[in-house]
Amino acid sequence: MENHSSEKYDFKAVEAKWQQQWAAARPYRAAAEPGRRKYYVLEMFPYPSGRIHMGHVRNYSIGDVIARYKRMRGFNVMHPMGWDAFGLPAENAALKQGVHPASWTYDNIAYMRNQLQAMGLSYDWDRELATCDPDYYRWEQVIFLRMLERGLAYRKETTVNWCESCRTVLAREQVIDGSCWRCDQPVVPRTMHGWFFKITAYADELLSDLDTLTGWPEKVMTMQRNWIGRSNGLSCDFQVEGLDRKITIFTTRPDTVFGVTFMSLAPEHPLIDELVAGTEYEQEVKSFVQRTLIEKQRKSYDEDLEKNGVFTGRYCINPFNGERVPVFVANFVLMEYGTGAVMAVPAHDQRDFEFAAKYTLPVREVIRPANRDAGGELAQAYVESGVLDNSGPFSGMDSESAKQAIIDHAEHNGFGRSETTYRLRDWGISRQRYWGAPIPVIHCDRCGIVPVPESDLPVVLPGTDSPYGSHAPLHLQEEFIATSCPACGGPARRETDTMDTFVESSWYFARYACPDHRTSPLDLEQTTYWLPVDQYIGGVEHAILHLLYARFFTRVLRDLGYLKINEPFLNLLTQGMVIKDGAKMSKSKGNVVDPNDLIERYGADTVRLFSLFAAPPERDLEWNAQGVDGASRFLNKVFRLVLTCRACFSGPGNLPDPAEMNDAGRALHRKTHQTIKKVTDSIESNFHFNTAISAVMELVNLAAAMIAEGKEPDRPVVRACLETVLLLLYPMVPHFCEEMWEMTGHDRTMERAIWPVFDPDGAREDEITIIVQVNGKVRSRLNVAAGIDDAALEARALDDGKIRKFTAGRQPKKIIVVQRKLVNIVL
RNA sequence: GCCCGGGUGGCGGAACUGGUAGACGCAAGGGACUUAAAAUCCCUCGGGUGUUUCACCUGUGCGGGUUCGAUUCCCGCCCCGGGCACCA
Repeated sequence: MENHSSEKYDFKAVEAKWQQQWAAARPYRAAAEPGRRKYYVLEMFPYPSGRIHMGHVRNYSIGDVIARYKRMRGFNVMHPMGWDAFGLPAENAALKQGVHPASWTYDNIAYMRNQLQAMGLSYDWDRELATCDPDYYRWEQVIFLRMLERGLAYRKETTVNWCESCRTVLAREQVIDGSCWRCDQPVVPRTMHGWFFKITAYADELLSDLDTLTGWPEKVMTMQRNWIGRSNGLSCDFQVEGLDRKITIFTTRPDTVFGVTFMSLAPEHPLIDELVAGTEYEQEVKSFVQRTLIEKQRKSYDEDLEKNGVFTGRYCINPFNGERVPVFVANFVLMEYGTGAVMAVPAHDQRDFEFAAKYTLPVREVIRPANRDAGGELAQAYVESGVLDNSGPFSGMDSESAKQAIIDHAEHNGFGRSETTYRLRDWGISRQRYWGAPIPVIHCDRCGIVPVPESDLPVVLPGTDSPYGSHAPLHLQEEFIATSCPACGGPARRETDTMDTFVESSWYFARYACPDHRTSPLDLEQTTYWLPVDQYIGGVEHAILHLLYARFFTRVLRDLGYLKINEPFLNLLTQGMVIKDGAKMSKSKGNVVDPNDLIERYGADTVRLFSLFAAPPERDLEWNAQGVDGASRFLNKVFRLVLTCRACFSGPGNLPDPAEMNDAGRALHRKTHQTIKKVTDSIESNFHFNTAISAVMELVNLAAAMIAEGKEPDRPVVRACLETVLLLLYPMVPHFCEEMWEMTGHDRTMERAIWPVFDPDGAREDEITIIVQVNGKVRSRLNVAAGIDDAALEARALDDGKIRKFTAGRQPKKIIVVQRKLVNIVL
């Protein structure tokens, strides 16, 4: 065999060659084939910010391995790619660099598409879409109109989260610690009109169907559960004394209703004015409300506000015991949750307890810990459940049964009802910006809000046809605004809000199934074949926002008749961040690694290999420049091994029966099949490519060592071993494997190659190592025939010289034999 | 405060269902080849002790427990990361 120790694999020429071939032949185009198993693998599509970063490299490498692997397993794989192309950075770049958001975006897309192609990713580029394309967002406008018809889209005036620096409204989930999720500037409340999607109509389903998502990380489901925040309880009316008004409260603790000693209203509560109008309390209450509202705006999100309140001069009646309790306005009561009014039970709620202490209000205990009698004075609220006391007919019941009994009682008497509330609120989608999908409605003074007729869609963003077109926010573009009313023909004004960009990403995965469909948003035949996404891959930072919106949209599209599925993503893989020197890569920290430089220096295969090898996908990946050298070394090692063993590929290919193989051949054959099993299991169970790669490395190390030591395993075994290596590595380093495959005389490319088949007989060891313990400590090892029986094994262990030293003639109390593993002698 | 993750060599990480802790890779040290370098190959590599081709002790955040045997299971803590945070 020749010496190839100094030859190097020419990644540059090889990668260019195969990429050209893929671009010309488009082997990764997918077409629905009814009756054939499909597999839809999708990575979260990128925002075209300019260039790809290491997070993308990692995300797409993982997705590509899965796509190629599933193809080798015989699936009809769809693996599309596109662009989440609307958004504020385009507008900011436009202002800064004087280019139009559209041309900035499309330039970036062109550049980044090249970068992705240079990574050798097996996308079906025929399905590529960009959400800023009118051919995409026109269908979004259609969906919007359908939602409007069904009351799933509506307009209202509310207090919204306003980001002054982005000059737009944010949804609640887009406010992180009181700041904008995008620009990190503080968010302020502001009252204005806006469009909403009625996600709360699906709250129940979104919550309960989480249980069907067996392929999702528990962590993500917990986050969604908390975000939806369903609570069951009692909604109950308290009559206001001396006024024909009721205050409705919501509580999850109806069992404490006999402990109510006062009532708290949110400062925004609509009844306050009426309660105090014309009374001596009016002045004080109104100024309190005003001060509190201002304070609330100023308050930073992490600080705990001191509890404050003011008496309204009014009392209301607890319908359960007829007691009159004073009504307060309190700064800690939220208008946004429940009814904006809470019954205060200081003995069993810590906030009420603190409030009562401050204003010396009575505290009445009505819940006793199950195993304890009444104690002394409470130092803090007792919030656990227990046994009811001082609760009229309910005294003596335990909390759980009392809750139901009290709800029943309220329902029977007509002053209360069982109710479920949610923390989740409707999704505010209005953005007061330019670079987004226009909301397709018209405001007419006579007719009100009129939908744009479907035949007039798309409502196209103005100014995109020229690099000099205006990209001012739409409310500043008079030419766009002025129109006529589709209903009465009179002069009217277009809606100037654009949609939140999360709307586009809420349904793009479905559009990939039919990107050219021209008569409706989705082609039912195609979506029924391809959806749901079998494997979705992306960063955990989208655990709530994007993934919840997409689940909501899927249900809306289902109810509109466009889809037949409930859940969009069957399996979800949330990959960790790429970090360097212990911190997330960022320009400000100066620790960014540019994928371009790496691909230039090492080639795409090496970069892919290292990003898969350095950590399992769900964990953060510490970028290590020297580790990349290691990945490169490994590929070169395989390259040299293949060169050295080239002759094996020209001889006969049929494997002899293992009994006919020489010792080295049998050992290599065994290791080959053990590796097939290890790699297959690693991919199938949890996509742990790091252990898959290390298994292949072990096999390569063994083969190389055998060759170097002149052991000459049977040639067909060497050939099968190397072919296996190439097949196992192909999903991770496709250019390299294709080249080696061709070099070793295969006339068909690997695109249709079949994943190696594991042979348990071939993998079976005929001699195994058994450890021998004395009192649980390893004292010796035995090489024995794999089929040895327990008695013989025990005898061999006791007879072992090292073991005899420890037993020293003593009679063992007990001997434990574990098949194929160990013997433990207990003295 | 509450709810999830996670803590293993100098580093990234392995370890099936309770059964050899540290696979694989990186770094480091030593050596071979070479005029030299690169490339490549070989050896050592958790800590400690000793009579040092070998043997023993110790070791998976800390303290207990269950077990013949615990990185793995149970109880109680500590630290790190993430999410939520007056949600009645």
